[in-house]
Amino acid sequence: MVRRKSFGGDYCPSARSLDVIGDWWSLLIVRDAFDGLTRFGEFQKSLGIAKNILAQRLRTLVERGILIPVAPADGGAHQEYHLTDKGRDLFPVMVALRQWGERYLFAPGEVHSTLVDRETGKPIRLDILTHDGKPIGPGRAVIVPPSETED
Amino acid sequence: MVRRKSFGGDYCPSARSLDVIGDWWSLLIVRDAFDGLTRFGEFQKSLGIAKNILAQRLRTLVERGILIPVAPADGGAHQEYHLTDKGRDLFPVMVALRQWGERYLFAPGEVHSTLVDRETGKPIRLDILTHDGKPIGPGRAVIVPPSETED
DNA sequence: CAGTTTGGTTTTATAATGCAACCGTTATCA
DNA sequence: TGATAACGGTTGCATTATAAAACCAAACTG
Repeated sequence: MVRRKSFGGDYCPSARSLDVIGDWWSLLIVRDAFDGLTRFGEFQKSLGIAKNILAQRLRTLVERGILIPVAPADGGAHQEYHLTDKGRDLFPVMVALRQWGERYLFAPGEVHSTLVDRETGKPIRLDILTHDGKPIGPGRAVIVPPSETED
Repeated sequence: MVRRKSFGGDYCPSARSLDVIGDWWSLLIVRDAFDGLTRFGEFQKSLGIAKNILAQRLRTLVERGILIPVAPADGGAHQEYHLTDKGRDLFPVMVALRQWGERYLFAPGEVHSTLVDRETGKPIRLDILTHDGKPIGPGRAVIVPPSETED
């Protein structure tokens, strides 16, 4: 492929995010990590990913501060991979992907896993809000280039 | 690569979503479409993508119902690519990616584009809420398999 | 009507992926 | 305790996806 393009230098945060976690496997590994998986073999079995690819992905996810390798609590010798805060903060991305998928990628009546509030058992929502908390539609959002924001 | 794995049959909505828009370019094309770009050349210039790849991605995005080819309003002969409702509903995904990127992928003080409310000019938020609208942290969410939900 | 822009397709190279085989270390168990 | 299986990878190879560039037809421009 003569080296895949990188968006690391782009001024758009979405582009940089995709540069970091935008490949086929990384977000699924993160999803499984949210689901409580920690070990190489668990990820491998859950995803059906080739082991060399998994090893490489885990390595880069660790490099990028999304996972952290830790020694297991039970004193075992194997390695565990845990989400960092940075990794946990990918949660909204996962929820957004999930909601879109639920809506458009499943036949009516087809079953799928669901994300629920642990305490009430009710489904979770993801809302786009104005700065003062009012719901907002996509039409009202505008991307403004950095020159106009002076962040 | 001996054919990339597909998650189209997975019961997890996130996985299916990634199967549809999880490649390197699709979401960036969608981002540009949100930004008002409609023509082949506009996408090509904005993204710096190879033209063959762009053509292929536009084709699959159309196939998958995220973009729709329309004749331009000014009667020109060229093709325009517009977001469908399905495509517009990817908005939360983009916002989520953007917020994560803003937080973790920019140096303090480094400028980036911003997503603002067109009417007030203030930044937009994305919140995870319980079913009755209370903010919630990632820790309280649980993924439950389809067998337990009977959706 | 000649030249340029637009919107692609084709060709070619190289890198990313998947698969299977292999290997050292760690649990399991008779 | 010794054998054996499972775990956590690494290595090599076949194949595909991607990028870059050349090419090309149709539409626009002067």
